[in-house]
Amino acid sequence: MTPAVIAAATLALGDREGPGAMSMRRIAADLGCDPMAIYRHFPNRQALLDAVADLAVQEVAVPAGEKPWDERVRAVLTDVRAAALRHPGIAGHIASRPPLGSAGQKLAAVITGALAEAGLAPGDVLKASQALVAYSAAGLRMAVEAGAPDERWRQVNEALEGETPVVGSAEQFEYGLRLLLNGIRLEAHPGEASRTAGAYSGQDRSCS
Amino acid sequence: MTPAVIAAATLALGDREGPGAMSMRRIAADLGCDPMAIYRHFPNRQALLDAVADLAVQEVAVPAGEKPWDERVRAVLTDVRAAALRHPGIAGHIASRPPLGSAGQKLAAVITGALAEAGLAPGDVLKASQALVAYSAAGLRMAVEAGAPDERWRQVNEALEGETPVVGSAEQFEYGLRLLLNGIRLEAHPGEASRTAGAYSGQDRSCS
DNA sequence: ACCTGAACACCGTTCAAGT
DNA sequence: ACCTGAACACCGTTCAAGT
Repeated sequence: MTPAVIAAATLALGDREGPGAMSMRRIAADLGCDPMAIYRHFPNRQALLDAVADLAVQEVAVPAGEKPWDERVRAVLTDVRAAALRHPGIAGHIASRPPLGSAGQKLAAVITGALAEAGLAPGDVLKASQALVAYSAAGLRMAVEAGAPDERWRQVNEALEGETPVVGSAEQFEYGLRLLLNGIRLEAHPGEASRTAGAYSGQDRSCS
Repeated sequence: MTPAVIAAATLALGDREGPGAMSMRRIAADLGCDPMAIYRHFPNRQALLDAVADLAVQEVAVPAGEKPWDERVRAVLTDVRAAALRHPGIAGHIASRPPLGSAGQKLAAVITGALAEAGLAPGDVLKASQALVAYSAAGLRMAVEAGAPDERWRQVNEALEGETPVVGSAEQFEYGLRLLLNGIRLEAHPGEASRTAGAYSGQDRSCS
């Protein structure tokens, strides 16, 4: 019984039984121990879930440094999203607070490094990176909740148009990400028209 | 005892005692009734909180149609954020799910109308508006949680720089919002350099 | 000193019993 | 038919009692 063993078992339990199984009592039952035994390795439930989240985030590969800065940012954020969605038990927690364990910090450094390389003013790098992280967290949250699709959003979509663009979809997520990256490009090099806009997005939308 | 009375009392209770007071039992005690009495007016706790959220959002004024589209979007989103932060009991719920009661739908229509006016392709209007709403929700969540400041973020800030830009701050929020609006501008009129970038942001950051 | 599990102070919601 | 409150099936965490 080490923190790593507990975290790994909790991740697996969440994969099998979903977020409803992530209670101290259910986790302890799964481990075959008393709920209080967990408190000997983690100060509280939140700390345990942080460790589990970092475990999921460890699956994300650090993109190669030769790639262009925007592709690196896009890769990290879409990969974190995909990794979180592979682990339904912990996805909601990842969406709620940015995972800043060792794996999370490594990825955060990739983003700030890429933004500095993009030509953003030093004082803006952290603000832009937090904007990207915030947007990604919200996009993930929408995807998580789309599992139980929201009646109210359906009504709004219906009121506006027939063809629903699916609220928490990957396409929706990447669209907003491109808006942010375009905005960052403009911030870094005002006046220059963005020649690469959309170059790395999955779909070509120039003829919609 | 009508739904409106219950929602108003719950909003006031949350203003006074914070999110911890927003349980069916505490709300009922505040109203001087049995917890079950509330279920006669709302199907469940979530529906009640949705009504309370809409009450808070009703405080946001619909911006004048003569204003430029980006200023209208900026006004709505910063005003919703401010309204939510004036009501600590319900702010977390507003951050978790976009309020789509009658007041929320009215504001959502302002945003989609503004984006259509901006020149965005019809198919992109809803995607961009969802990106804006998602970002705003995440920014609000960070502000709410910044009330109990996050030790982990403090470490990251410290590791990167000395001068902490405050995670959930209004300045941070507006910066990300400008990135998104700039991205939308570029999406609507590719090739045109954005001459109005930052024109409506609170601070002039051209000489940092 | 270490570990356990009973207990505390809560939840949202159901449902049977009262009026 | 309407309303109440006891009860159900949970929570995270504390803490006293055991080993």
